[in-house]
Amino acid sequence: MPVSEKATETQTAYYRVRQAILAEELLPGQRLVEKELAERFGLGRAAIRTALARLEQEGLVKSEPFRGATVRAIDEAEAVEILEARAALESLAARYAARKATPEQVRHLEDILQRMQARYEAGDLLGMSELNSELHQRLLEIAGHRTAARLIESLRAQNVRHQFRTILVPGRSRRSLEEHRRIVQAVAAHDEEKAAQAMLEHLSQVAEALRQSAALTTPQPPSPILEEA
Amino acid sequence: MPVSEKATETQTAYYRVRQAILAEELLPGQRLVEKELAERFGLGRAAIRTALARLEQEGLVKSEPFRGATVRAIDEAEAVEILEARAALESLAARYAARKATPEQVRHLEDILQRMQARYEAGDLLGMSELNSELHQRLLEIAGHRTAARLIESLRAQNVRHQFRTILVPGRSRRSLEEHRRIVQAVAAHDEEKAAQAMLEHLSQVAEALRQSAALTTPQPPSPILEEA
DNA sequence: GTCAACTACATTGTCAACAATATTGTAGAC
DNA sequence: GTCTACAATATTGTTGACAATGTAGTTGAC
Repeated sequence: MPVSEKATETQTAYYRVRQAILAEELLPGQRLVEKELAERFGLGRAAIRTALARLEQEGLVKSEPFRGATVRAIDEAEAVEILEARAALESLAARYAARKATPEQVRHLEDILQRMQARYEAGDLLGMSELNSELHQRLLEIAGHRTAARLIESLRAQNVRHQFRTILVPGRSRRSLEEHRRIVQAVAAHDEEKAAQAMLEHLSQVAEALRQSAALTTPQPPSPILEEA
Repeated sequence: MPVSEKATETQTAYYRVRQAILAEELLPGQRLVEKELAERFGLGRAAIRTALARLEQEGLVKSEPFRGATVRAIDEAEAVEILEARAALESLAARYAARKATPEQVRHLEDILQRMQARYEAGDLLGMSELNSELHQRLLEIAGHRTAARLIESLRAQNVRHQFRTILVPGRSRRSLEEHRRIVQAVAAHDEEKAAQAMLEHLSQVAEALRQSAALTTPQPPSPILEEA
């Protein structure tokens, strides 16, 4: 039963292109010409092709018949929508995490929280952001709700570009730390309702910060070039 | 600017295969051999291939390298997970619907509800189920939350096979009618919190009915043939 | 100069052949 | 009889060529 180990070209194409989009090497609105990508990654056009189909289904790429694919551009309004959907699903996951967390897992969460506090006191916003992601990721693992996890991961990927804006809002990091503390406390106490509520509150605050950030940085220069169907 | 009107083969392949899965012409666990599907639908293998890739990303198909694709089998536990995720998202959508519904839209909802009542009194469970779907669909349109709508549609498709089980649970149709009435009333009153709560309650009840139904109809014959990674 | 029709080009969509892998069947050793 | 090694087959993965479509540029009429 020689089960295949090495990845097929299509798979690597999917991960490479996806990674390039998430790393912002490929920017929103940018055309994704199959031949170019194939040469860039040293893969066949067919592999790139199916990778683009998958990425379109995932919401990272937009494609029109005979006109090619582009990195999907997500405006502020949609970013808020995505955050709201994430909030609903992560709230569910937090409820599960509160139900199922073992003492060891709780200790791990508290450890992350402590490191977050340290980064905050050091004024290291980027480090905080990383621990933020780690905390959310860990909560998903504890929850063990694979359906929710899959959807959340997809939503997170779509919003990666907007994620960093929020940490710059004045006073946001302090409140963020406090919100995460409430989540962890609720999970540690196995208080499902409180955990769900705390997570909902947290991500609603992030959405609010995003709205503020967008209002500040973007005085709405209406770009009629990129259309959204 | 002759913009393409007729669908490309890949698109039709996607819709045809998807439809066949949803109509249960292709059953869970069944192998999806590219050549067979191509002949069945009169399409090229390439079109089928990318369609399968999209369907895998959507969660309707499971595929392993060099071993082919199958219709993904969803067991009872996962069906409950999917319903929980749907509940979280539709609750969000109901909140939006309550915020944005116009008087005309409210009248339309109430009309559907009345027809549901009529079907209930006539003992027409299938007719009720259709109106059920229509009501949920209409709420999504009123909400205008495209991100949530996309995810919900995907989840609904995955659960289509389990959907019909619940309506057979004794007394379920009566309670379902009542739950829907509460939702519509909250939306009509523009009470966002109440609408969200009512929708959450409703789908939680559906999940509960599903658990009961599964416990009754399936005395757990452990089938070690189909594995879930 | 502006517009329409036409041509040339770039890119995507489709097809058929070939390579790589898994699965099944067969023969032989013990 | 059972197991292993090997051959045969079926299916998927990949490649290259060709067709279909959209886009840009060019020419000509007015």
